[in-house]
Amino acid sequence: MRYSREHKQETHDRIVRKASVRLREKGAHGIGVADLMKEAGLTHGGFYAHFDSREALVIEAFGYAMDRAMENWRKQSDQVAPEKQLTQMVETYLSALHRDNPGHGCSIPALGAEIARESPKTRKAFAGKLDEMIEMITDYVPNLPRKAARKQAIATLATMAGTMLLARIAGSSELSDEVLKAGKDSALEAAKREPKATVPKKAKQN
Amino acid sequence: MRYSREHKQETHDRIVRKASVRLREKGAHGIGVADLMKEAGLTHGGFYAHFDSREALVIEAFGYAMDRAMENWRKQSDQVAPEKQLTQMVETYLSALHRDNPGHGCSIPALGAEIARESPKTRKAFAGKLDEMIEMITDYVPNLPRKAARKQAIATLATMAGTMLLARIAGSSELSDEVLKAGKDSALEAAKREPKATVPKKAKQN
DNA sequence: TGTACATCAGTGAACGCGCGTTCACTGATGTAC
DNA sequence: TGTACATCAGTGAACGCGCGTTCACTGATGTAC
Repeated sequence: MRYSREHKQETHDRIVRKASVRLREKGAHGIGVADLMKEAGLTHGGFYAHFDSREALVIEAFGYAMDRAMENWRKQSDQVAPEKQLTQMVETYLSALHRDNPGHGCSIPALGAEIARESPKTRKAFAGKLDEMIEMITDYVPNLPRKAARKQAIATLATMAGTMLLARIAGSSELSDEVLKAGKDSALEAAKREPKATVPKKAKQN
Repeated sequence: MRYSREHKQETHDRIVRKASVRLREKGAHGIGVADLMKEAGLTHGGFYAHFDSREALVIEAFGYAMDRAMENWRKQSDQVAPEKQLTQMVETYLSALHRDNPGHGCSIPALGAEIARESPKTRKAFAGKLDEMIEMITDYVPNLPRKAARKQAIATLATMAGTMLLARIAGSSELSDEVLKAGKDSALEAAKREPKATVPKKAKQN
């Protein structure tokens, strides 16, 4: 072979890595094969030595993006006390830094709507990663049995993703900061509540 | 003129109306000028008698979509008691019906991410409608001074939009129903809470 | 009221362009002897 | 160890296609007389 054994894999990974950033920045249809290859320092012709189609790259790239994002949050949350992990995650997710850097952030507010409209294959791949992410957040919900924790994890993720979406629609204006703050406080407060289970002090709900 | 006085306006409105549905279904870039005109029973050539550009139609269509959605929710919420309006809105928004009919639903989960990436002009038009929507929901938040009500309105909208986004990623699977239920319960519970103000019984929070 | 003309919403062919994809080719390296 | 050959990642021109947009034209209707 022309290049050393691992060379192709490295190139492949580099394309995926760069694409995962640009696709989150520009949208699932916002950037073409030629430009994506240029990002990786290549010409467009070589693309099909690595991927069956553009769609195949999109699937790989957003999967990679979700994995990196999850890894990142894990890193942030694993260094605080267990009962603070969820709030740590909310703080990290709903930051101005995340809002202003979609290319390195969560794929859900950036690509979710577009990918939900893609082929069943693409959508299902996304749905699988979504479930992984829910599971990850579930691990961070303190003091609740699994089922209730998962429910809370879903609600927290929905609030975070929705807040990020609204904040980006608002740009980086006053409204955007207001949205970010309102969403963060709400998610944190919800995280403090204990929906219908365990835990001693002052329960009583409804 | 060739047609009666209101004819052009009627045609214009019909294009906008049909486009607002198809764009929510297929995405801001998911359908072309020719197909949009065909939807309205016309050929593509006449498009520029009505709009300066495709983007101009997108702006009008999503503005129309937001207006109709707000009108719709108002209709639903205005016929229940004031203190139940917010929960009524949450129920309507987070229904399987809404999830499965993006073409007649809220533009935020359907088009938000794409429009946030468009030209500043388009994004700002969207941001304006977003603010209108927040104001509308604020009117439905019971028992709170304006500022706190607005904060809660934003959080509720974020949770609703995020939940809808996740539910659509999940398709119409078991996971999707689970997401819808978790988001709905969370939004309803948050609506029941009274964040740091007024209202008599059992306050006490941090 | 009737007739000639002007208007302009709508038609459909054509445009330029960028896209995803294909393909013949290249040339550095791995492999066979 | 050295040499001839095979491989195949990457190149760049070319393809077909669909898109947004333009334009010369049409013909039903409003308007002027």
